[in-house]
Amino acid sequence: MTLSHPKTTPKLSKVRLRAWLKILKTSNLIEKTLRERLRDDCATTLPRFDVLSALSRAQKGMKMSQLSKALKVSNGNVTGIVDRLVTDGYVMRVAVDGDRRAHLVRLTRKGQSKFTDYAAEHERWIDDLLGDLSPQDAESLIGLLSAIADKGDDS
Amino acid sequence: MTLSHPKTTPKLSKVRLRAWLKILKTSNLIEKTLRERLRDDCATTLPRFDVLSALSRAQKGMKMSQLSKALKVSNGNVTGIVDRLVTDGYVMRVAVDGDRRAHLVRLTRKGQSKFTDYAAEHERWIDDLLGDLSPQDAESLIGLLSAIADKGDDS
DNA sequence: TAAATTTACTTTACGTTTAAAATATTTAAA
DNA sequence: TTTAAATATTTTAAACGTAAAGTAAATTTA
Repeated sequence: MTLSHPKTTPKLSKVRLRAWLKILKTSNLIEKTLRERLRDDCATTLPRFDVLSALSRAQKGMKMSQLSKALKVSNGNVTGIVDRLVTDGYVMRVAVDGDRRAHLVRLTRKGQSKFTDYAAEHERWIDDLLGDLSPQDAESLIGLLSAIADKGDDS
Repeated sequence: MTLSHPKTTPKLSKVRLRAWLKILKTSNLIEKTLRERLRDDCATTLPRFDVLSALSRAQKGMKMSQLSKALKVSNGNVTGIVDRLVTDGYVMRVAVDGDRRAHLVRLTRKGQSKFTDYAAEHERWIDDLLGDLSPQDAESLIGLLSAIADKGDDS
């Protein structure tokens, strides 16, 4: 833990750049691991998991635009992901009465069941990946990261 | 500080999950901002920037496989990005004597000049985005993130 | 030397992502 | 009511991204 003296710090902005690169690296490492495990253990992908996850919290289903906003991806992107999930029988599109433009996307029973399995695994993986972080460390980390970006909505 | 006992730990894994989501969110926010600014201010993309950045540190050029390893992306992916950079006149492929399979990818004068501009902007953006983080905070953050992933190579 | 293997790279197939254009429907305005 | 505008979504084009197959050249091995 003995770090170099502040004196030797090359430049003030350099340490921030290093911090950013570390954030990126860590995030990519975890994300990559999750993608691999989803692929190998669950035969699915992260975007699909994210869609199922959002839908699992919405019993009545979600409109495409809601999904798009919740996942912070474009409308067209959601279209493709949902299309494939429909093909695989994990979700269904249900007509909305009173508005023939929109559809509600909802988990099928199969999708619900699958996601339950996935989610349990997912939580284990995270716990595994962040296992070296004490709860206090985790809180500190969250605090520091909050200093960077506080424009978000969900926790 | 007083947390629930290790025995009943509904919360224990939750705080790690929250930490992960925060890392992801922060990383995505910064990355998204960088992509936007590269697009709007520099008419380029992050992958292209990353390739130029790697090449700027290698006067003699880099082989495709070296680029692939340095950027942690697939070989085929590098092929496409370099193809486009060649088309735009930012980089060139130079034959390697003694090995007709390989090529060295090198910045053109135009590419070098462009990247110099980009890099200066990039550093300003990072400093802007992480400006709320004191050097000490940045060091703490790096330390905490190191607890998660320590299999990396660069600092 | 000839065959097998390894290395360097490209190509292909497919999924994900965005921005922008297109389509259809609903709502508001004239 | 007809027109204009807003809304919800899909489609399209282009850039990434991977994995896997293909090609060509270099190296090893028999």
